[in-house]
Amino acid sequence: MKDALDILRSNHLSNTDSRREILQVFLRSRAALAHHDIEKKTGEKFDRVTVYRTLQTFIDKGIVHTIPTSDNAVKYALCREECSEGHHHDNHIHFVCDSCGNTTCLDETAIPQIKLPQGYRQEKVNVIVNGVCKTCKS
Amino acid sequence: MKDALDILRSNHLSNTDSRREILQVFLRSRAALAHHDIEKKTGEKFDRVTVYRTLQTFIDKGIVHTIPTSDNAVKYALCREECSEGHHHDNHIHFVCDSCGNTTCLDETAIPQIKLPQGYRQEKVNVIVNGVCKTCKS
DNA sequence: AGTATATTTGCAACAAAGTTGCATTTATGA
DNA sequence: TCATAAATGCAACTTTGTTGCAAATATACT
Repeated sequence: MKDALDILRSNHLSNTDSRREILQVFLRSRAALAHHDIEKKTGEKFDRVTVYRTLQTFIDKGIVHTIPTSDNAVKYALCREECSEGHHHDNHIHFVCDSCGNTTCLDETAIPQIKLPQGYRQEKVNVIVNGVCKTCKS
Repeated sequence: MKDALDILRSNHLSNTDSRREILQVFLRSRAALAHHDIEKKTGEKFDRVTVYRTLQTFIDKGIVHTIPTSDNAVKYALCREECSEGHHHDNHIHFVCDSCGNTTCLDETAIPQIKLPQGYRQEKVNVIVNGVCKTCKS
């Protein structure tokens, strides 16, 4: 498993406190995180603006990806697969547990083929499943 | 095609200016609408609070459904199928055109079966496809 | 039609989320 | 160690969403 420093280095990003600690928060968390969660989990040590900018940098570099949720709260998660600058391969489904509220990437579960009507070009597919997760169900 | 009044009546909602005109905006628009769009398309005639409350009422009644998008801007669209109070059947995929920015419901395109890992219970599935729409491509 | 009543609206005030410009600080490479 | 480019923090602001309450309005009833 890569650590925060590896990730920063391989993406040609300078090693700053905020980047390192925010990455560590992601590495430690199984669930996707909202901006708010990140602020809290870093002990509100960093300015809100810094967190926004750091997240944007990570997205640009393909280190994290965003997950749309129906309650208008975008969450962020580490890209596990091969993502590169400008191009995300977050080709897995996202699961939102209505019981514990956690959003997780189900990396193992592939996105099924979607057959669009004639004339549409498909670029990217997001699948969000709501339900009850393994932990809450048992 | 039902008109605004029919919809209000069959959902036991009183016929007020805001409800009628907001419904008309939906009926006239092929694309899904953000809160902001609705304010604009009604000529900023109604208070922001009224628009929020009206949309919430429509969601509760199953008249509109929300569509999550990756840029943190929830959009609203009329439910074309059989939706009822508390239960939405928005079992179709949503298409976001990266060229014109429009979000549309592809009512004809069903959501494929998703096979979740053992232990997960599936309640609701949202599929959002990004790409280029028919109009923009041609 | 006129009126009572419950519902709906608009306002004000607020809270939360996100953005921008700029001065200061920090990381990095020479 | 130092110069420089990059990143951060602050302040001020915009946008988005919420709540309580008084005024306005839709509906049902006489």
